[in-house]
Amino acid sequence: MKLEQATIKDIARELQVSSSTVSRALKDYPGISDETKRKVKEMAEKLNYRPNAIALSLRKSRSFTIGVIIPEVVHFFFSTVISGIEEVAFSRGYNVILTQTNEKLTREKSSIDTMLSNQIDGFLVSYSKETTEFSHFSKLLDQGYPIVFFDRVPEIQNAIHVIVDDYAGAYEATKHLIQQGFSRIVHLAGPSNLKISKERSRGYSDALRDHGIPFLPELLVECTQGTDEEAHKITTKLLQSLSPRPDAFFANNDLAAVGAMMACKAAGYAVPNEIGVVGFSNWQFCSIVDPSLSSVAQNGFRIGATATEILLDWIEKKINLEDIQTSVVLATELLVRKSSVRIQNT
Amino acid sequence: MKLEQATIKDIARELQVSSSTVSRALKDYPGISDETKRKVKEMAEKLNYRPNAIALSLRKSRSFTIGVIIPEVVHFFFSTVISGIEEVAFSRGYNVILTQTNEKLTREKSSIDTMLSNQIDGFLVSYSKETTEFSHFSKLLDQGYPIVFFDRVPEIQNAIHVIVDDYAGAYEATKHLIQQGFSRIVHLAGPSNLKISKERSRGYSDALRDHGIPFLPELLVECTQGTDEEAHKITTKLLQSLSPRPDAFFANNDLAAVGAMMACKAAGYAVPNEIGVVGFSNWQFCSIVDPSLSSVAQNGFRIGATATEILLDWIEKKINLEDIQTSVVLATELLVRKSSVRIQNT
DNA sequence: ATCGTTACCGCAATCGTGTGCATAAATTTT
DNA sequence: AAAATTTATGCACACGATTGCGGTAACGAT
Repeated sequence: MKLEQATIKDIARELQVSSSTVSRALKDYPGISDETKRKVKEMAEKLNYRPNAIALSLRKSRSFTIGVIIPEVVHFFFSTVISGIEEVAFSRGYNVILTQTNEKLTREKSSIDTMLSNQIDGFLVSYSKETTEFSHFSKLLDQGYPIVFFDRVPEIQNAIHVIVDDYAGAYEATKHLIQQGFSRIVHLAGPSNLKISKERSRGYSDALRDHGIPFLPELLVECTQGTDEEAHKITTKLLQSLSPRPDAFFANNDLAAVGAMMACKAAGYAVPNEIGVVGFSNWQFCSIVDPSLSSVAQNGFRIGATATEILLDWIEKKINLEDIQTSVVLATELLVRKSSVRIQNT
Repeated sequence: MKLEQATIKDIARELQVSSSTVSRALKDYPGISDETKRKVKEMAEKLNYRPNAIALSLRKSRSFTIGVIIPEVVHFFFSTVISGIEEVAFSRGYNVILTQTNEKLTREKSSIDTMLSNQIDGFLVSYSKETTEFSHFSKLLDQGYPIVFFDRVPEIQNAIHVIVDDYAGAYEATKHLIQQGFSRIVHLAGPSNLKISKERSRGYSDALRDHGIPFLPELLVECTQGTDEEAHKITTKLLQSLSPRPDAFFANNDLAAVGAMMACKAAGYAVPNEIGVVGFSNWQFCSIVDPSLSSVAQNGFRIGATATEILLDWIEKKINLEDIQTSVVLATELLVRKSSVRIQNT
């Protein structure tokens, strides 16, 4: 069935030379005559020779492959990160092997196992929501295994990670709402066990404080799921129960923001004139919802690309571990669209 | 730095037995005493032994890895497919190595090369828009290399592929619009060199014909980009130039549908009461735009899962090539939301 | 005492490639 | 012409795991 791939030995047999000569000729080693090199290369071409990367991996104990572990692929942010990873890995001659954990810890661990078996050169990880204990990572780090975390990063000593400035992003978003004249601003927060959620909440409350608006606990609501339905329900309830009613929503993610926006519209409020809304992540759909959704952009592509650059530098020992700053924080950018900008009444 | 992984030899040395004995003991071969097996397994545990998949691949010329080649990762449909692929591959003990071509032919070819070097067991491919000639695939197929195509499938003899029933989906969508009382239905078509676009256009025109509505060439407009901006422009122009104006839009993809919808709203028409809109693909945002967008769902997860099942069966020789139907067509489902259902006037 | 049987286990080759060392031939130096 | 050096190539082993074949000891049977 499957046609055998030509090997170095085949070339050697064909040309009546040793396989070591072939190996060296192909790599333009000194000490091989030009004549031989030419012949070898011709024959390699003719037999459609392709070096066996597996054999090479075995020999060098290097696979030129990096493992990516993420919660889920079908997610605008993560797929963007993957794209950045893939781009850099490809350009530097590495393969990417990918697994999604579906937010399961067991899956995370078994993925690590199979990847280790496959002698991958390093990991890029955003861990699952179930992961609360990080010994399976720290064990590897102690062995000197390169791991770069992104987005969701563990609180391990010296764990290298790439994140965005969630605090600043949330601060800017909140400040923007305040400057638009909103003052009873609800924050639909993410699960409080994730560091990113905490940072965003902190940015929210600091912005309030810095602008002389008191922080009210009843305006900070945790959305554990982060779906639009959940946000819709919560928002509807808040609009009824709070008095005076909230006049703006800053959500931990865009889906929740849309849910909140829908709920506001359903309750008869005009967005943005009566209620302002800002999301977080700048998902694709931000510009096509009505009104278009202001959001804090986190450049997933850059996160992936940066994390990969660091990982590969580490793998190739281009950098000393001591010289790496453990935390790379990328800037966020507030993209102001219609959902948060009050239309001037003339 | 990186701690050496324990090998079979390490266990052998520690226990003063040969490595063959260790290998056999670990696999519960007959002819090894229970005592030895116990000791070997204990030592393996103690040394944290992990089989070297690379060495195994070399020995067996099998890598238990499949290669996935897609145009781009950041795309709702494709990321869903990846998810399906990953799920099945994982459950059957295979790794997934991923590359995106960014719609470039050269990238497609070089990805194939590096994957071949890595001795992957088979390919899952959706080819790039630049690819018009398929010899780099057919060459591999001739060598008996397993390749399963999905979504975008080439017209090669005997190429196995998994697609959705674009024709039926488009037919149903058009029929639905007709049944809602729309009759001047515009089709915003995709690039005509892709088979999927052609199929969808065919479904559109056949549905018209079967319901006694004449097919008008001016109502079939090709959107080469498929973006919302492009659709917005085209729609705006059509609304002005055509008389009587179109009363419905069936788009080749959801983004274009949203663009059309926006344009209708901007021109002062009510969706769905004055103008109906239906998209194709059922992207995530369909349910959160306003009004929610009716769309033809193509189950990306199932496409990925099915394609992977077929590929792995093929690889494992569970099926004969002759027994595989070259074309697996999955059903589409029209999801009716608000954008296409006229609200009854009481 | 010899043979046959069984139970355990080791030797050595293999997968494809890379590389230190040895070797032979060709060339230059003395 | 002999010695020294350069040039070109091959041998053998390593990477880690698997496996056909053969070996050895113990035991029982004759």
